[in-house]
This record gives sequence, structure tokens and C-alpha cells, in this order.
Amino acid sequence: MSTKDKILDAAEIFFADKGFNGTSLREITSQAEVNLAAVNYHFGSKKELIKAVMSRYMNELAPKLECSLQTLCDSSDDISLEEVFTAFVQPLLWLNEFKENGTSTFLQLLGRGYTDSQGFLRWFLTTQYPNVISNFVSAVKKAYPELSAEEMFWRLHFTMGTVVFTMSSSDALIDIATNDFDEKIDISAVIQKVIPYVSAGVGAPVVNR
Amino acid sequence: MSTKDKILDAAEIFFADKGFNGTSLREITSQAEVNLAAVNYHFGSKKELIKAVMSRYMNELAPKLECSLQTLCDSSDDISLEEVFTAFVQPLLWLNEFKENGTSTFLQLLGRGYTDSQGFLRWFLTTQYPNVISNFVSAVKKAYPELSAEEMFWRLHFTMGTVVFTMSSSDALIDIATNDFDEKIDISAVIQKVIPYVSAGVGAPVVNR
DNA sequence: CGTTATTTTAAACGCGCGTTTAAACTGTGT
DNA sequence: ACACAGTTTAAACGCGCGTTTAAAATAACG
Repeated sequence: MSTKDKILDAAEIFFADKGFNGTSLREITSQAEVNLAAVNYHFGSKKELIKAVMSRYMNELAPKLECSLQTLCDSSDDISLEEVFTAFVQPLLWLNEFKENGTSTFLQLLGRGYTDSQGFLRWFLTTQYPNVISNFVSAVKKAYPELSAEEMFWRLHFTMGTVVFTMSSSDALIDIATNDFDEKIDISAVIQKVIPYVSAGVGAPVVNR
Repeated sequence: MSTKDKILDAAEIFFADKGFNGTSLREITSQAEVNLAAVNYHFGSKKELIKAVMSRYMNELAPKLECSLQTLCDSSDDISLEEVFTAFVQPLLWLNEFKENGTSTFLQLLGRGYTDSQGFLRWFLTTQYPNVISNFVSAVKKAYPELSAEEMFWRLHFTMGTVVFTMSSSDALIDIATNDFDEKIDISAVIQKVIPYVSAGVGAPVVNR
């Protein structure tokens, strides 16, 4: 396995667990059993390493996600919000085939990226993968046409918050839930639980003002 | 104004804006125009300063919040989830009387505390202010008795995520929204927008499994 | 006033960080 | 065997961090 891949594999674990700012290159390189300077040799800087970690997942996910949303939009003239959010499930769970614990790791990374480092990841996603976002907005618009652009903006951010926050601490939450309620919970179960929540949230009646 | 208060006032602004880890004591003390060593003299450590900043708000908020939820629970046998979440509005907005931009600052601090520093704030809130949480859970249970304890656990965490994530980046979001849609948006307007969302989310029908 | 106690101050400490350097090592083609 | 590009290595650099120190300034009080 190449040094580059060893670094990426070690980095994503630490980044997901402790955030980008909270992880040092020394932690990463000693876990990966490579020299400290290898990061700057192969990636140029820590910031570029972060981008590379995110890109590896996004390049897997983005086409599948675009396709899934597109297929849903083309399938019928009458789609529900539940269907829109359910369209995320299969592409996300496929990340578990791509890498062990891929789904959970990616969602945690997403959460870290949004709260660490002053919204740099928001820029990264919107500029590097705009099709995912536009396909998603189209699907929501088709499922709930009465929603104004402004309400849509806010509710999608609320949804982002729900998902990203939940996932960035999903390990801790799953621990608590598994102890307190004797039901087997994994990342897939959490996704199944969050879909009715965000569907109802986005689909909430528009208030008169 | 005492040195302690000058430090607290400067610290909360930076903490809310850039997170706890992202703010240095040198930034705080030079903004507050006090000596660097004053933080450790008056508070003991940076961690204790963080607690002091949070406590100043929580000590204002907690009794009002408990009272508001209690009053709602006692008012009727049939309360709605919208009413439960609306019970937060007045106490939260009162923080604007307590300090300029108090509401916004506090909610951003809450968001920072949940994502920075490995859930230390979760411990802080649950151990220092347990009554707020238990009153809230009681109110939700009364408004939606069919919700199992486990679903309640998850949906309350989803709600926490929605609120905390939104608020921790509310300044940026309000900027975007104000530019893109010509409607006057402030923290109070964001709170009004989030209530239907979280009410519908928590109130989503329970799925059979 | 004089003597404590409290607060403020400038300077330094030790540490871990991301990054850079230059030498050593590795493999490949001729 | 040689030269050379690519890679790995140990060591160091400069910086900013939270914290500590000890002296100076200020306040409190009999």
C-alpha cells in the first residue's frame, strides 16, 4: 500500500473522531507508520490533505447520489419528501463497501467540516460538487412545490444541521442508546430514524405571515 | 467595570465567533485591554473561563426556562409540540435585555460547546442544569405521549442538532439570506422559522418496525 | 502612616504545532 | 556500474499557545 494511501487511511479516522483542527500531523503519520514529512511531500500541506480525504469520498458518492436523485425525479410526477431523503440511503450505505465503516466515517467528516475551520467545507462542496446540491433542490421542489425559495433555503440548512450534528457525534449517541435501550443500533438504523424527522421538518406547513 | 467582567465580555464574543479552541487567550485579553496573565489569575485556566462564560448565561436562562415550561405543563392537559418549543422563545429573547445580542451570542456559544472539545458541554449542561432538560422532556412527553423513550431520545438529539448547528452559523446564514431574499432577518426571525420545523420533526408519525 | 492583602504587570517557560531542509536511500533505464 | 528521478528520513526551524513567575502597583485597614 502506498504512502499516500496509508496517510489518507489514518487521517480520515482521526479527522472523523477529533476534527481537523484537533488532529495533528504527528498523530496521523505515526499511526500510518510513515515519516512526518511525508504529508507535506505528498500533499503539500495539511489543508490539501483534508481536501484529499474529503475528495476520495465525494468522488465515490457524488455520481451515485446525482443518479439516484435524477432517477427519482424522472420516475414520477408525484414524489414525496420521504422518497427524496430515502434516495440518499443507498449511495451512503454503499460507502461501507468502498471502505470499512465508510458511511459513518464520511458522515462524521462532513459534520467536522461544517463546524471546524469557518465553513471552508461549505465552499468546497458547493464549488466542487454543485450538481449534487442542485439535483437535491430540484427533487425537494418537485415534492413540495408550495415551499418558497426562502423557506427552502432555511429548511435545507436545518436539515443539514440535523444530519451533520447527529452524525458528527453518532458514535457517542449510539453508545448511549445501545446501553439505555436494548435495541441494536448502527449507522444504518440512525439514518432510518432521521428520515421521518427531516421529511416532516421540511414538509411542515408554511406559516402565514 | 471589573477585570473579570471585561474578560468575560471579550471572551464570549470570540468564543461565539470562532469557537473555544479557535480563540486564544491573547486575543481575548488584548481585546479586553487587560494583561494576559489576568485570565489565569481570575479564572485559573482557559477551561474555567469557558465554564464561567457559559454559566453567566445559563444562570440567567435556566430559571426562566424551567418556569416557562412548568407553566405550560400546568396550563392544560392538551398541549402541542409547537407550544412546547414556543415556550423557549421568550426566555431566549430575554437574553437580549440581559446583554446586547445576548440571544444570538448564547445560542452560538451553545453550538460551539457541543461541537468543540469532545462533548464537554454536554456534560456541563446535563450535570449543572438537569431541571431544564427534565422539564423539557416532560413537556414533550405530555404533548406526544405515543412517542417511545427511545424515539424521544433520538428526536431530541436531532432537534438539538438543528438548533445548535443553525445557530452556530447563524450570522453567516443571516448574511446570505438577507442578500438573496429581500426580507429583514434577525435572530428572532430565525427562531420563528425553526419552530415549525422541529415541531413537525419531533411530531412525525412513529414508524412501525 | 505603615503594613498587609490584592491585583496588575512584563517577561519568560516549556510544549506541540505545521513546515522546511538537506542528506540518505530506493528503484529504474542505459 | 553508473547516473538520475523519486521517495524517505532525521533533524531542525519559527511560531503561537496556555501557563507560571516574581516584581511592581494599588487597595484595604488598624
